[in-house]
Amino acid sequence: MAKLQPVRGTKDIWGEDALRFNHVVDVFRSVAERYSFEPISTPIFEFTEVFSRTLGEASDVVSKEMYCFEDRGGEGLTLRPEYTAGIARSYMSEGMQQFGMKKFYAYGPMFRYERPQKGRYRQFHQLDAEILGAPEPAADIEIIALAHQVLKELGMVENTVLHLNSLGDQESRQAYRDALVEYFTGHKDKLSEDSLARLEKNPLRILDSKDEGDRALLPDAPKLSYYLNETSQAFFDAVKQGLDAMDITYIHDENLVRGLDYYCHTAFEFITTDLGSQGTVIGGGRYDGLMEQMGGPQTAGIGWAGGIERLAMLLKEAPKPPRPVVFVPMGDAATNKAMQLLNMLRSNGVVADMGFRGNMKKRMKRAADANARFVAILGDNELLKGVVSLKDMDSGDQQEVSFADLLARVQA
RNA sequence: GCGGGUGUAGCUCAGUUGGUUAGAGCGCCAGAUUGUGAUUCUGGAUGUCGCCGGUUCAAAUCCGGUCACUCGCCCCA
Repeated sequence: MAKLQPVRGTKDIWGEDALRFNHVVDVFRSVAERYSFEPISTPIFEFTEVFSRTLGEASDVVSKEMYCFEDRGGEGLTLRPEYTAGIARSYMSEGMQQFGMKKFYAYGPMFRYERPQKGRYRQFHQLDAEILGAPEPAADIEIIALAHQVLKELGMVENTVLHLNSLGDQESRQAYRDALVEYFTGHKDKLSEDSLARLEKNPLRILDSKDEGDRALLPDAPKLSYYLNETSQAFFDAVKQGLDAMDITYIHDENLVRGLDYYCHTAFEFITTDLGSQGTVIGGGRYDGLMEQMGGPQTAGIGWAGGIERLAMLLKEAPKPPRPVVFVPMGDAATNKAMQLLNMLRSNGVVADMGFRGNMKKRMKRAADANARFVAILGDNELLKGVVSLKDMDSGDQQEVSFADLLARVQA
């Protein structure tokens, strides 16, 4: 262990970061529940095959970013690098086919061995939403609408742009892939080193290369939309019409492709320019072939994941913690009475607190630092009269309030 | 995995061509003010100058390595 440092790419979340983090999760839960998504939580580790079979052996995530380990029983396990595969596995393990469609929301930590950067960590956290067992474009529309609403309630739709594309079904995608490989193979000499590797592994990715030489080849490259067969085109049209009807704006980004093998048809990302090269804040798409690849029956699915740390950073300001009523007791008898009153207020839903040490001046200062709404001063004088001296910290006014009236007074 | 930048007190940072006890502001603690959060004043604490090694009479300063963060690439949320 090197010093008292957190492991590379991990971080402690506390103070303002924690308030931001919780706010993102709270908003997400609230919106997801209104959309009638139900909660799910799956294990943080799975058998390695759950990820390796579905994400694609050649994908970067599987080939070099997973935290794999063998447990004491010799099982090959992996810390989840994403949520979808685990939820899909759960759908089949639990026999949820009997319910037909399921709408789930979840959140939690993910693990990827990558080079850390701002907005990119080795342990990071995602919001996740999935609709399983629904092949209809209405599911695509709903899942995107959910993401849009979350961003809206977080106050950041203005800072993000929805990029939308269709990868088509298996047939369309294969036809396009072949055309693309043929085109780029004819221009091998002009391709960047990275893109030469992509040509073998994942030719679609050449489309979003940032290399200038690569980009120069794009205008004449075959267009994905041209290769969509009739069903794929009709599906995509239905999705676009649904979004239009909901006034959700998007740009059709023909170069948007996704790195994981299981995607088909709809692919989308909400992108911001405020986070440098980690601009994707929510990304997702349809994965009708995933559960089959895992060894289950053919089952449609669509979902997205959002990076909680990234969303938290985009939050314009940190949410404020609630303002407490703070007790300042003088002496042991007063302290005991104060604890009783504290308990009474807290039981009635009032945020209340009491410092443990210091003279009155110190306690007043701490109360002010804690952004107290009221300070309840309780000394021998007050104790005899059955009152607290309640100080309004905004106006500075102070008056005696009987123990019986305290609750009503601070709730007003 | 590749290329660039940075690392000095809790925080933001200064630190001259290497030179002797390493500084400021903010914050923190104590007191002026033994029942009151501002301001002011007075006093105080805190650094293995990221870490290890090298050069030198002498290193926060120069060199090498290493760790962490950061920007771009890759990839992705």
